[in-house]
Amino acid sequence: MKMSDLIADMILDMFDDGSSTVQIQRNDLANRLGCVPSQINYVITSRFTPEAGYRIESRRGGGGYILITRAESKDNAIMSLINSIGDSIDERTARAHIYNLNYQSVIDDKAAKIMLSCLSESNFRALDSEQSKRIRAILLKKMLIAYID
Amino acid sequence: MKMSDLIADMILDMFDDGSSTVQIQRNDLANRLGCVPSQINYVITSRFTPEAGYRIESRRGGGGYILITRAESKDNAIMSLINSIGDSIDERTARAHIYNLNYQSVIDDKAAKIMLSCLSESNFRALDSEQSKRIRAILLKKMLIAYID
DNA sequence: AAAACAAAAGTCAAAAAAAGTCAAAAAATT
DNA sequence: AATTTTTTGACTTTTTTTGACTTTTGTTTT
Repeated sequence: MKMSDLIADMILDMFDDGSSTVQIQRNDLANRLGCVPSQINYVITSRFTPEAGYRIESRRGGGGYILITRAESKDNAIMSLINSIGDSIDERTARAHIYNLNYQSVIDDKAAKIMLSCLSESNFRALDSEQSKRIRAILLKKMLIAYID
Repeated sequence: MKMSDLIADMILDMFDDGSSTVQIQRNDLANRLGCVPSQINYVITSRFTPEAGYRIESRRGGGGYILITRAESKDNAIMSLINSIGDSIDERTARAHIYNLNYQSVIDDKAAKIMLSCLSESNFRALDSEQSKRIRAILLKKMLIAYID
C-alpha cells in the first residue's frame, strides 16, 4: 500500500471515536510510520482539503501541532450554500444569504454580525467593483467554512 | 501541555476572583512551575501584551514583584487593540492579535475562527501586497467593532 | 554614611523543537 | 510516451526553552 494512503488512513482512524478533530505531531507521526515529515504535509494538502470537508490549523515551535477538523454532516445547509456561491458576489446578495442563515438559526447573531461587517462595499473602496465582488465571494466562503467546525 | 501555556494559565487563574490585577514573584513562580525565571518574562511579553489588554509594572530587588493589570472590560481590550492597528497590517500580526484575544477569552472560539479565515493572504491573491494589507486592516477593525456591537 | 552583600527582576542570544516550502527524483497511471 | 501523483530531503521560519550575564533595590556590616 502506498505510504500516502497509509498516512491518510491513520489520520482517518483517529477520528473514529466520534470526535470531529484530530491533533497530530508531524514529526512523531512521520516517525511512527517511517516516512519523512514533509510527506505528512503532502497528504494533508492533497487529501484533507476544505473541499473534502476538512480544515487545518497548525503551530510551529516547541509543542507545535497540526489540528485537522472535519465538518459535521449537520452543516450541510452551509455547505450547499457555499457550493452555490460562484467566484463573485455583490453585497446585497451576500447580505441576503447571511440574513437567511441567521433567520433560520443556522448561524448565530454574533457570527452574522461579524460576517456582515466584512461584506460591505465600503471595505473595498480601493478596488474596482469586479475585484471587490470576487474578494467578497472568497471571504464569504472562507467565513462560512470557518463557521462549521 | 506546553510550559508557556501552563504559565499563562496559572496567571490567568489568579485573575479569576474578579480582581483586575495579579502580583507575582518571578523566581517563586518559576520555581513552583519548574522552569527558568526568564521564561516568565517570555510569557508576559508574548501573551500579556497591551494589545491583549494588559499592562505590566515591576520592581527588582528585595521584595520585588511583577504586577499585571488587565483592562477591566472586554470591550476595552478590544478597543485598545483597534486603536493600535494602523491602516495596514500583515497576516502574521493580525493572526497573533486574534490568537491572543481568543487565548485571553476576550473573544470566543467561533468568532476567532471566522476572523482568522478572513485574514489569510491567500484571500487577496488578486491584489498586490500593499493593497491586501490595507484591506486586511479595514476588515479586522470592522469585525472587531462588529463583535462588541 | 559608605561599602558590601543579597535578592529580586531584566536582557539577550544561542539552542532546541516544532512545522512549512519547494523542487528534484521516482513511481504510478493513462 | 506522457502525465500525474508520490516520495525525499535540503533548507526556511516560527515558537519555545535555557542560561549566562546585567541592573536595580533592599539589607547588613564596617
